[in-house]
Amino acid sequence: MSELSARYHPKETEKKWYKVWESKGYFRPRSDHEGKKFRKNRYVIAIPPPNVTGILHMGHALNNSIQDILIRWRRMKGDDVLWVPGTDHAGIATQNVVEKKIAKEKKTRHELGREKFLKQVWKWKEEHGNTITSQLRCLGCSCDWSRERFTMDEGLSRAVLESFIQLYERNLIYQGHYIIHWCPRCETALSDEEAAHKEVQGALYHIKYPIQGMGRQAEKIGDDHIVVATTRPETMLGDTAVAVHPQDARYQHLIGKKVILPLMEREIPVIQDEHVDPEFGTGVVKITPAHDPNDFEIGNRHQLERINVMHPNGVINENGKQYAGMDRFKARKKIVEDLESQGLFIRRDSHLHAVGHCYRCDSMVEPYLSKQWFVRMKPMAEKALKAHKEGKTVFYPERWTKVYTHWLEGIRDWCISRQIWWGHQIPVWYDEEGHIFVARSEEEAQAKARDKYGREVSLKRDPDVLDTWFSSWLWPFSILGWPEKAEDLKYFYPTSDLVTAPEIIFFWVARMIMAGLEFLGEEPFNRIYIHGTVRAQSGLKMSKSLGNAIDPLEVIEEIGADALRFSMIMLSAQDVYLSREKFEVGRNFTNKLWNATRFVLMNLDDFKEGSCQLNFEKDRLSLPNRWILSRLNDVTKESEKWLDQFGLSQATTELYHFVWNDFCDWFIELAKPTLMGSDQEAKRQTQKVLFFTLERMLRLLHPVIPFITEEIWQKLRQKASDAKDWPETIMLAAWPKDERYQDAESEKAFCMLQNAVTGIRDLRARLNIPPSQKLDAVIHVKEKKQEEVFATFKNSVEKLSRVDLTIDAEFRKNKAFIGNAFADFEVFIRIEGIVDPSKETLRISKKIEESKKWVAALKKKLDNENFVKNAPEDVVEREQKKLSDAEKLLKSHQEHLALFQ
RNA sequence: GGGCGGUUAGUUCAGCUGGUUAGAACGCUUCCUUGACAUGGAAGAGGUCAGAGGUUCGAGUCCUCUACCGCCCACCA
Repeated sequence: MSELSARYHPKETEKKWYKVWESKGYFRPRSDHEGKKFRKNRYVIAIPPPNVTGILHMGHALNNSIQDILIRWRRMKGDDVLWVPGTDHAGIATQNVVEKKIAKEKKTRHELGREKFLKQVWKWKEEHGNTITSQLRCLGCSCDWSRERFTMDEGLSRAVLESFIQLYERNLIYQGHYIIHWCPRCETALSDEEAAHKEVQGALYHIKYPIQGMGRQAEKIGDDHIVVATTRPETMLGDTAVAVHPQDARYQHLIGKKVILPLMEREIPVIQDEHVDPEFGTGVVKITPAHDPNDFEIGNRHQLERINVMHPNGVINENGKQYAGMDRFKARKKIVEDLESQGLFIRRDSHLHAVGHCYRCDSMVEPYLSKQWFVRMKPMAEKALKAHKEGKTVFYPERWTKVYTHWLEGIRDWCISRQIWWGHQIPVWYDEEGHIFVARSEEEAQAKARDKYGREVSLKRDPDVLDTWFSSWLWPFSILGWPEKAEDLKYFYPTSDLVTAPEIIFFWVARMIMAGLEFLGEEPFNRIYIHGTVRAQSGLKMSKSLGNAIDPLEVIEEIGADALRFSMIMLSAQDVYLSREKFEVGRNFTNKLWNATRFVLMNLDDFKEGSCQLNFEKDRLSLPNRWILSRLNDVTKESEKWLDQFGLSQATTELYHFVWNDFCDWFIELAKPTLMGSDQEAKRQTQKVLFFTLERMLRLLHPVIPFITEEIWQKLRQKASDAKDWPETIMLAAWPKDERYQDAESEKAFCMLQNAVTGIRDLRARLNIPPSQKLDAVIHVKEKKQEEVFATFKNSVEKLSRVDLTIDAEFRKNKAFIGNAFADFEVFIRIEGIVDPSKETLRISKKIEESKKWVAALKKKLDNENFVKNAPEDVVEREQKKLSDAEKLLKSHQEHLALFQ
């Protein structure tokens, strides 16, 4: 007996099925089982790997639900699908975690030494690094775990090494001394993308710089000083000039003169440079080439000295003389105080500006002069732009295209070296003279050095590691075995779709495309679906630190992954604003589906003909059966149409309404009397259709709610007469096709049925007649031939609205009846002796008013010659039909009113 | 400073290429413990589609401007 329990228990069910799926190898591509022969129908998701320190948040949950839906859908369509899961090593984040851990034992990584420290990190990774992947399993993600990868594993490390060397050999990697973003807390360089700009309420400090030798003779401005404005006074310790605009009349006389740098008591020149904006501040800029990117450029143009005044940890160094040893913010305060006491401080204006923050620890980033490795991006960006122009990379929705191309057009070189230990160490060795040897191994470097000098040389490896993104940008092909000529690579590259969040466009999307083009000559994926951002109801981004996060695992624990996925997808037409209540949709829906199935199974006890095949003779089916099959056909077509263009939310909404409104509210309700009736033939037919429709429905829903559909589908499978033809799992059942079961006539007739029932129920409710009281009802059709149509569902109406029904084209209205009018017919109930109808007068009068307005509007439209002339024929026809319907309706209403007067 | 998105029922949102009396979910009102489901069923109330112009026979849907909200990008110190 395959009856379902009264309640659905997601927890056990979900665990059970995930285990089965994984152990039976359903997550692996078909070609693993059947040989590589499906190349035409591959579908590969280029999933961005989550960071190994991460835990699943709602953003992940949405992202991965979408990917799983697409993968499951394509798998059912028969495609050879592959979804390779994995994690990246998250260099800075992971190192921070482990450093914090050893700090508890009062140790630093430097005390431990590189090797021991890295051992600790690996240990941490083994113990904690699988949190996020196990969470993806809870979500139901059908990734191929046998192919799971990690950016630091052997193969991917080889890919990183190889890509570095290839780029170096193509002159696309260079070492340089530039101003980069520096995080003083993590003590490492960051790329531009890793320094997140945030608006900060800062200040503009106005400071006097005394003019050398001008004394009181100054004629034009100030007397003995000029005023500079700066947001970072502490950097003045490293000033090596003061600049004005060449055409600025106020300062002409000062150009070429010298000023005394306060506190440091150094003489520095006044120079002229186009870059200075005379409108801003005082029109005078202090130039600190070692601590500001603009100043660095200006310094280059004027051959200025670069004075670094800061240690890597943000503490002032010996160049800052009396301020050495002070933290950058303390020094700022002290410097302002000292200037004040010397009478050189003028004022502090509050000033709103954007300042970079470390995306890992949120510290204020320092523009810092240092020697780093860079990737020359322009040549690669040009290739990417070309591929885009050729239509090889398409964004959904389209508007993100501009974000992408703008970034590529204004691209800047990528700083890839990091002064940390956890990551891929840069494959570069130096000899004593500082010459560079780029090599795949120490031996190779030694050999190169030997060639150069003709003798053994001692080499030192560059201690820095590469940016984590330098390994993730290779993901779409490194996971497939590149740089080896692996079978997977040949077969699965390029992948099909990339699904990601908007903030990842620069970090990844663009870089992956560039890497794909650079190393394989082919873009790594063609379609890029950018989904919405998950936010808390307040509109803020969900984050743990803000305390407004909803933990997806808690939700799964409570209502199941299916309910979570369903709710989220339904809401995800654009940005998703979440609150706990929003998950009720999914919970209620899974419950509804469960109970509908219970009903079906309960009524299949003696039934042996359940089949997933469409073997109905259309003309012999009853109206409700014809109708539900037609609707099923509609919804099959619609959901496919939406899925094709990443409209998961629309597809899910379609299915929701089909299941709830069409199948449960109408079809099941109509099936009840038939199933309990004595007509065995009709009963069997309805059982067949119930079974068939439910089975198809489950398949359509499976990508969104994989667990419950599998559970139910297996129960149906036990009941099926053709079970031997069913696959072992719904995961491998075929995605339903358009079976051309559409039937406009049935849909129209069914609509009349619904109107008739609703019309009677409405009268009942308004007149306070209890649903249990049986009534006499009459349907007055306007044309004799319609009697036949209504006869086909007379019984249904009687059952659903508890009436004895007569269908009568010649019905004569009278005071014993009260009715509701529709365009094609009217429905009446006998109220004689039951209620006093007088209060209906008002309502009907209102309806008459509405109808009149509507008729007038339509008449006006149709009287307009231009409309008739310009509008398409079918539109005009439709409007004419509407007018005639409206007129009929008006007439009916008027007649109804007349009954009471 | 540049770019993008939003403004539709009490609330959260759909509404594709302009053409059914603008839809749904939640909430609300009334009724219903009817053997699938109260995480339910039935009926109902509720909107001058942010504002102003324009294009059109016809605009929530296209164009312009305005207002407010939000996001992303940015080396004016």
